[in-house]
Amino acid sequence: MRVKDERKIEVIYQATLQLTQEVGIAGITVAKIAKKANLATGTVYIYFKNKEELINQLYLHLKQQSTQDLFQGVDLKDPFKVCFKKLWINSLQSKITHFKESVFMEQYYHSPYITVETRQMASSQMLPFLELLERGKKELVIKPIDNALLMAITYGFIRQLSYTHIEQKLVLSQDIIETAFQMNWDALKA
Amino acid sequence: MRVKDERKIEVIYQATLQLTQEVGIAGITVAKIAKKANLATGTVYIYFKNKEELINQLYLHLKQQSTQDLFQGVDLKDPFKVCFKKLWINSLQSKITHFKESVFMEQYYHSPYITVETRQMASSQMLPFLELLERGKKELVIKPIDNALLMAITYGFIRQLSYTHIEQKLVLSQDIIETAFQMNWDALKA
Amino acid sequence: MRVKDERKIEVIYQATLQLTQEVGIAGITVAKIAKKANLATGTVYIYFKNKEELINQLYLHLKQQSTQDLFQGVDLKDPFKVCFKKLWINSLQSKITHFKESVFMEQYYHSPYITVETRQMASSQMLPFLELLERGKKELVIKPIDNALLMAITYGFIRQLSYTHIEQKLVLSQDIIETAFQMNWDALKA
Amino acid sequence: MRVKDERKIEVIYQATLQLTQEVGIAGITVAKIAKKANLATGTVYIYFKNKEELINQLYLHLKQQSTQDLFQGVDLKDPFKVCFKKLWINSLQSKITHFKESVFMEQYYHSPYITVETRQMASSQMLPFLELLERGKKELVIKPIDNALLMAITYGFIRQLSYTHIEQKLVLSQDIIETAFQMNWDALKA
DNA sequence: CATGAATGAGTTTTCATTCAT
DNA sequence: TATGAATGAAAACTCATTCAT
Repeated sequence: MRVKDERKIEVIYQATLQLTQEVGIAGITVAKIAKKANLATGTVYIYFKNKEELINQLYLHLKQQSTQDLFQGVDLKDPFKVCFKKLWINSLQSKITHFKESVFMEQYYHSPYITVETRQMASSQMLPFLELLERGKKELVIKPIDNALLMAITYGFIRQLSYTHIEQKLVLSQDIIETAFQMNWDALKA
Repeated sequence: MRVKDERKIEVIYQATLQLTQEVGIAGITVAKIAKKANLATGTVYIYFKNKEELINQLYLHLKQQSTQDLFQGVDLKDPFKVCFKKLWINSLQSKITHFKESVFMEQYYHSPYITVETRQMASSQMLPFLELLERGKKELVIKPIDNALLMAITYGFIRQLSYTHIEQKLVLSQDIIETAFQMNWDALKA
Repeated sequence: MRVKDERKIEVIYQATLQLTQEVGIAGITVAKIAKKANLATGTVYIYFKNKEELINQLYLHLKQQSTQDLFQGVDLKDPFKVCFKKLWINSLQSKITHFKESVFMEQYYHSPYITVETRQMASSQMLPFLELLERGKKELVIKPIDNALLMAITYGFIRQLSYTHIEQKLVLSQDIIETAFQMNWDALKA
Repeated sequence: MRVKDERKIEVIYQATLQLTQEVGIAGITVAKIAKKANLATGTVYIYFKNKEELINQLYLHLKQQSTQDLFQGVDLKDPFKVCFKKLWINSLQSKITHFKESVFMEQYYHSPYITVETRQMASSQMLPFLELLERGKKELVIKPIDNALLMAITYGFIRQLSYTHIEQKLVLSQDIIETAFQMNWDALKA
């Protein structure tokens, strides 16, 4: 696997994501990926040792990307609510503009491809966010309850919002986003 | 002759669910299902025309079951909050006691097996719940906003709670459940 | 395999013949035979050790039957042409009234079921007919040529006539049969 | 890359024909075909969508071939008997040199693979021959009887001759062929 | 005997992976 | 590198045969 044409990797990734959204991880085959990527099957194997590696590589790539998206423009020195809102909006934004990617990551999470390492890695990326929540509790702006609960309502809401938006059951205008955030905040605030 | 044992269908369903939780819909094979169900592969084909039908039947079965669970013991003549809380608890309870089932239903939703009909059927089952939300708005107890938002935070939270509980990141004691419901209510209340 | 109900054997035979005509020997399965015979699959195995034996048994049965049909009412002391014509008509009659049977026997002949013994047995049943031809040659009524040729035109014609009749491309009225026989006779006569 | 070798189709066809002669259409499996063709099973599926299609394609291919053989070197402006004899000899020749093919076509005709379309196609290919017979009747050289009868004795004889020859019950020398044709002619001539 | 559910070997078909070009 | 034909192991599915009732 020599990396000559970086763009081909991207093309393969995109094809895999697209396909996953269409037929689920259960439905993807290397042949289909290659076809959608306008490549020969063999070419995929120049860039990835095998299907498993392609899937794992893609997951890692996406996870990094999404974590980066999440903390984009966030200054942890800002007041808690400012930080939190920024993260909240980033997360929603990211989940929507990279919906295919989100779907893939979720499916990966319940597929035969996931390994113990990936699972741990994934949860470790939430650490900065958890620390922020601790600070919020210390500053008495949010309810003094288990992070797991705070995370659950927040992440669960954002995730669901992105699906609702994609399935066109709701258009996420600036107003609606504000309202949504307010709901989330009402749930958390002390 | 051996009488056709309808319990076998249940055994096959359970094996499929178990397997889906372990390796995802992507990882299940008829051979594995049969093995886990302590049956010969051929036997599966006595009860289901093919793998696709097995998966679809199972989804339909689970969806019905879960809708039934949801409205169990709910009296729509009760005050709004009583109804809502009952539904909320039922939903969480059901998602946890039937976690395998929930995972399967989600995976099915993004698999090559889903059809347009199933998709429609699934969303139609939410209707009574949507009507309840309308009533809540009319009675001025919840925020006068789009049902999609109200649903998103509620369903998203419950879903996430069940995962958090299953992954043992949180034990859902009676107290915690009360706290969680309060959070959800804070998000919705007028 | 105890033979209790002789009629069941006949029912199984008929089902097999019918099925062979419909889908060919390649298409028959024990389940299909049983279904057409209005029996359970297992019942077939009470009367026949296995599928192979059923097929072979049936062939033997039919071959005997058809040989009997062929020589029905033939008196070898009659003049050659009388004998020959009687045999000719018998053969055609038999092939038509037992068309399913004929199809089966032909298919059997080119199937994985046939054995060396059956093959020999089949050709040995033609002996009396061959002897008659020899007599015809001795009496100078037919051409003094190889029996194989005489048989080929005669059997080939009769076989083809039966197909033509069954496929409704020709109605074998008494007149037509006379004409046909005359053609055959013209081919053979000295 | 390896270039798609259209000769492989021919190899697969030959293997299928050989196999059909050995065990009948009922006995062929894709694995056996592949083995005889010195290919992996999967390779067969590169050239044919499935077993059924392979069988049907082969039939179509053979039917075309045999029709071509039949009319090879025939000039319909020649006198009737010249034309007819040429066709007769072509047909016999073709049936013998392509005996495997003939056996396959017959078996196909009584197999689960045949479709209404193929059946119609097959009978339509006989049209030119039927027209010739009409001409023969108009020219008063053959008996003024139903084409079906004329066809039956002719085709039936040729078919049977080929079997007799293949089963080594008769060597078709030039002399014998002449004699045989004469028999056929005696049957038809006015 | 009769039944048809159950079995598992065998068949068809798919698909990850290799390899000749 | 890039290709896609070729491979064969594994998956889906069928069916002859057995067996509990």
